[in-house]
This record gives sequence, C-alpha cells and structure tokens, in this order.
Amino acid sequence: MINVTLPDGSVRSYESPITPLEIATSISEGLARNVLAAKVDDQIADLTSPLKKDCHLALLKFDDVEGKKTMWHSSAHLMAEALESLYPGVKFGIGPAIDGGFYYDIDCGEHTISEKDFGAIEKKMLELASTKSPYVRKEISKREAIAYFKEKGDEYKLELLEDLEDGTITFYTQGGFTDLCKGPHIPNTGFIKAAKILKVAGAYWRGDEKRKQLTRLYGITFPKQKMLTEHMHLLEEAAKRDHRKLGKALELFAFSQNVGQGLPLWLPKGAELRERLEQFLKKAQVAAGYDPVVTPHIGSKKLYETSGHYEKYGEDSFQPIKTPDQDEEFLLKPMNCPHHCEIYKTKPRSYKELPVRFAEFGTVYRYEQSGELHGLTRVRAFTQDDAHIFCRADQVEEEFKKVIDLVLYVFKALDFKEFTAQISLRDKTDKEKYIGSEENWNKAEAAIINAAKEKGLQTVVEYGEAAFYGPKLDFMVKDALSRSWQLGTIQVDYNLPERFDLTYIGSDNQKHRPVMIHRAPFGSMERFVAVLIEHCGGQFPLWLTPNQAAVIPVSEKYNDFAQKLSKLLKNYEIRALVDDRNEKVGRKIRDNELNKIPYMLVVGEKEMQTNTYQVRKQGKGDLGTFSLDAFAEIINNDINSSIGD
RNA sequence: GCCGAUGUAGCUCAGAGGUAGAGCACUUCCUUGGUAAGGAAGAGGUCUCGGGUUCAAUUCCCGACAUCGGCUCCA
Repeated sequence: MINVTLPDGSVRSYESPITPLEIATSISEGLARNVLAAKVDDQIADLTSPLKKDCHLALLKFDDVEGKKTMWHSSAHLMAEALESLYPGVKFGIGPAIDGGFYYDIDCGEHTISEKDFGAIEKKMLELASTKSPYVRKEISKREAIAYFKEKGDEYKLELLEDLEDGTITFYTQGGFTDLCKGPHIPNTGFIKAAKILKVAGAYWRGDEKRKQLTRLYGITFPKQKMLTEHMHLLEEAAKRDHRKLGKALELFAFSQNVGQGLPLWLPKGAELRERLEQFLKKAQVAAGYDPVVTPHIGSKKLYETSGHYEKYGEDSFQPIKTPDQDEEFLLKPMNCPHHCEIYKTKPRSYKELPVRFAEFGTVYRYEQSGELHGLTRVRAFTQDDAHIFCRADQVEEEFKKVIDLVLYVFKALDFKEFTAQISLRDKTDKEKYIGSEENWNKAEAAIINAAKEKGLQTVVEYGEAAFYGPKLDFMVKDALSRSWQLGTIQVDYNLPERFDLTYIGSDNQKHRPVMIHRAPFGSMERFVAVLIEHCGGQFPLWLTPNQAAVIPVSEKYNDFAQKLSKLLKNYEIRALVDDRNEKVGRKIRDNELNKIPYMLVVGEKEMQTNTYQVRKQGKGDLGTFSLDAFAEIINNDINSSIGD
C-alpha cells in the first residue's frame, strides 16, 4: 500500500503500483476525462507512469499552466507526425512548448513551407488526433537511439543525442511517429480537439547564426474548438493595441523612406506627449539631485576608442564622419556616457561632492540590423533619458536604491503594474568576455542583488546577460502581443572610470577611482512611448494626453461661444480642442470618442444661458452638469491621483 | 544580417495580361442640429522602384527597396 497526498491535503491509500490516471478514475469519471498530466512531488509525469511509493500528487488539467504546457508539447509531436506524413523526409530539430503554444524546428530540404500550407497541416493534425493514439514511452539505449536516427537520416537528433548519457534516453511514440523526448506527455492525441498553425519563421539551429537555418513552425492547440476561437479573438484585440497602428491613427509618429529606415519622425501630437513625459522626469530628477548637462550629437572617434566601444561595436555601426582634415574622424554619438565622463573630468573632484549626477535627454544613433527594426521599440535614432552617477564605492548601493525608487515612481505615474525586474549577471562559465576585476564584479553584483531585495522587487536573475563592463538591473515590460521589452535600466560600471582615468580626492588626500552608474528610467523615449501606447491602448493618462477635452457646439451658432470656453479652460490649464465641424452632435461625439478624447463638453443655448456644462467622459457617457470650477476639479483630482503633486 | 510573407488612393482593403475599384477620411454645396455615422456632388493613383518576357505588364519572371512575422544581435 502507498499513501498519496492530494493538493487539498487529503491522503488516500492505494495498492502499489497504481497510475495517476487510475487514481483520477477512482475520484471521478469527469476528472479522468480532463486530466492531462500528473505532478508527482513537484515533478511533472505521465499519467500512465506507475507510482511506487508515498507521494504528493496533483492531477493537471488544461487550466493548469503545466497541464497546458504538457498538452502543447504533445501537440508539437502531433504536428511533427502531420509534417512527416505531408512532407516525407523532413528532419526535426527541437519542438518545445512555449508560453503561447509550441513550435517545432524542421528541415524540409528543398520544400519551403509557407502560410498556404497551414490549412493542410492543421487538417492533418486533427485527423491524426481523432485516432486517439496513445503517447507511448520507451526507455532506450543510446546505441539503439543512434541507430534509429541514423537509419532515419536525422542529423539534428543525432547531434542532440551526443549530449545525452546512456541510460537516461527515452523515446515517445504516437501513431506512426517516434521522437527523442524526455516527456512527459498527455495520455493520447484525442485530447487535442482544435489546432492552429500560427506562424512560420527561420531559426538558426541551436541559436547559432553560423549554423544552418531551420524552419520554425509555431502552433497552438486546445481541448475545445471554442477555446481556439476565443484565443484568436484575443490575439486580434491585442493587435488593435499595436503602437504602430495606434501611432499612425492618433498621429503621434511616422516613418518615411525618404528619411531612412528606423529613423522616427515625431508628429506634433506625439512630440507634445513626449515633451510632457520629459518635463515630468526632469522635475523628478531635479528633486533627486541630478544636474542637467547637454552634449553634442557627434564626438571624436578617439573618444569611443578610449571608452572601448569603438572596438566592440564600431564595425557594425554608422561609419565615421569624415572632415576636410584627413586626420579627423567623428562618430554619430552611439551613447552619452563618454561625453559625461569628460564633463566629470573638467575639474578635480573631492569626495565631499560625490555623488555627482549628470542627466541628459541625449539622442543616440546605432546601426541596428535591418531585420531588427520594429516600430518605435527598435530604431536607429533614439533619445535616452540618460544620467550617469559618479560616486564612491561605499555609495553604490545607496545610489542604486535611489534610482530604483525613481524608476518605480515613473512606473506608478504611468500605471505600469506588470513588469519584471531582471538582474543580469556574468556568464558563470565564461568570465573572459567581461572587463574589470573579479573583486569589483562581485561587489557590484552583490550591491544590485541587495538593493533589489531591499526594495522588494520581484526579480529574475539571468546569467550571461550582463553588459561587458558591469552587471545591470533591467525593468522589463510586455507589449500588446506579449513580447518583452527592456524599459528602465540601471547599470554599474567599473570600466569607464578606469578607461577615462576618472578620480576624486579622498579624505586621505589620495586619488581614488569613482564608480559609475548608468541609468535610464524610461530607457528611451521611443521605446517607452511605444510600450505606453500599447499599455493604455492609446488612451493616455489624463496628465499626458494631447487633448484632455473636446468642446462640442451643437450647431455653428455656438462656435464662437465654444472658442471662448476653450480659452477659459486654458486658464485652468486644461487642454481642449473645439470641434466646430459642420456635423451633427452625435457625429462629433462619436468621432471624439474614437479619438479617445477623455472629456467632452457639449455647448448650446442652455450652456450659454447658465454657464454650466454637460460633461461627458470617454467610454463612460454623461457625468451630469458642472460649473467650470467643478469640472476643473474633476480633472485635477484625476491627475493628482496618478502623479501626485 | 538570415529565413518566410507582403507592397494598389491619406487609411482599411477588393481586382484582373488590354493603362483601376469600394468603404472611411478629404473638398464643395445643402442642412443648423442636444449625446456614438444627416444628404448630395467632387477631387484624389508612375498600382513601391528598376530590369526582363509580351503587340500589350500594375498583373507573369528576375533584382532592389520598404514593411510584417520570427531567428541572431542589442553599448
């Protein structure tokens, strides 16, 4: 007999061996029909693998994240089976489950798979699924496994096998398809009731751009057709929030082929919004002890040779600017830090004045690969809300914490609640690619980890993601299609102070090396605005939005009165437009609703007589009648609740 | 940079080997209105660009450029 503890704490006794599926059946038929995998003492397992000793058991359904992942992983195998049947001779790389489904990397030789083929693949998958073929696990010797894939001619699987130890290798077979796989899987293909191939893309074998590019097919499956329909609807809704779409519709920014790829043009409304964001941060930075500085858009090539960036990135950047003097070369500024280092060096510094904090909204230029450009999130000219803090080693942690506070303040004002703080540390196995002493790195990494912990951040640690000159803390936010982008960033740098020979005089009257912290709460204005647009679906916080209110005269007779009102609103620091088009009220309301204008004031005879206004809130409808003072108060309350003042 | 797809009016999209269409937006006129689309007329296109095939190419083929989805990269 073994004792099995279920998630609710209850303990059941069974004759050993017994499978999780049998236990599910013993609980209820319905459960047995819906259960996909088992979690045995924190290990996900097949429902059919026997339990031989006391354990904790959770039965996973599609609602459970692990259940979903198991089903999607099994679906990758099903897609592979379909592909093999449609395109004989296709070879397989890896096929994992991911957050929104699964993919499989395949090599289909001469044949190219395109969107036209998706329908046939989906159909084949469902056809194979309907046979309810069980996923059969088999432990196999390495020799046999190699023989199998040699016979099949699949060099990718053979390469994967090289890294596996004999005795740990398992195969899974469903229907006519066998794959190298450690599992687990759902009991049989019958659970897959709806399948959709989502996209096709190239992907380098093992993520190495020097190796062959395989075809990556992305898909998703569901246990119910209705769930797929809902999912596709959700994706469509998300696509409507795409900042590229909204940026165009709301006339915030544009690109022109005549100007160049990845070089954004800020339109008046977008520039106004950006300006407001800058003012907001500048104010916060003055309060936090930053000194504004301004530096040019180009700098001597030598400056970047000193910083080490030319050596590392020069080849792939915008090329040096030539001058009449042959010996001179300049670079478009790819970063602000070297300039700020030179500002630091303009005079001797005492330990008493540290930390000094130089802040600049500095526009930088980087030649990003053409395939990487993406709306405003990845461009070739962008403005960083940059600042560099020069401090003593003993001040690093304190300064770091202050910057975290600033980032959190910014995120709160813009209602960014969902973000992850990513701590990027050195690659544990390859410390060669980093500049700086072991001791300094250890200190910096510890300082970041401590600061993040003390500020109560939810963090993920990524090894190997650090910059070459120091560890960093990045604030990651997802876009409408759940792609993750880095916004705020804080980076410790022991390298540049060294390279620029920065010093300060300590209390001991000796020269010491300051530590530098790079930081940007927004990251870049471009990317931040992009993510902000998607985050709020184009409906910006009231304090930011270009037009806070629309004055709508009911007929042309009241246009003058509407103009007068908008001037009055200006006195209250309320930004209002007058919609004096020759259209009916209903039409004007509709258009201003669609343009996401937060408030509307309809004016006609009644308003002119009484000096009170009917206020309508975007998306909410009529709020009632207000005096101008009362309306201004609504707006001010709204603003204060987001940025305080 | 690599793999795949796409490129027609300001926007969203139809279309076909015989030099182009819809809806919205725009302009003008009528209408002067009370809370999510009033009516009529008009204007708007080197069908991304460059080659080739053809009597004829925006359509078929090749190339470039740009955009989109990924991969790699991201100071």
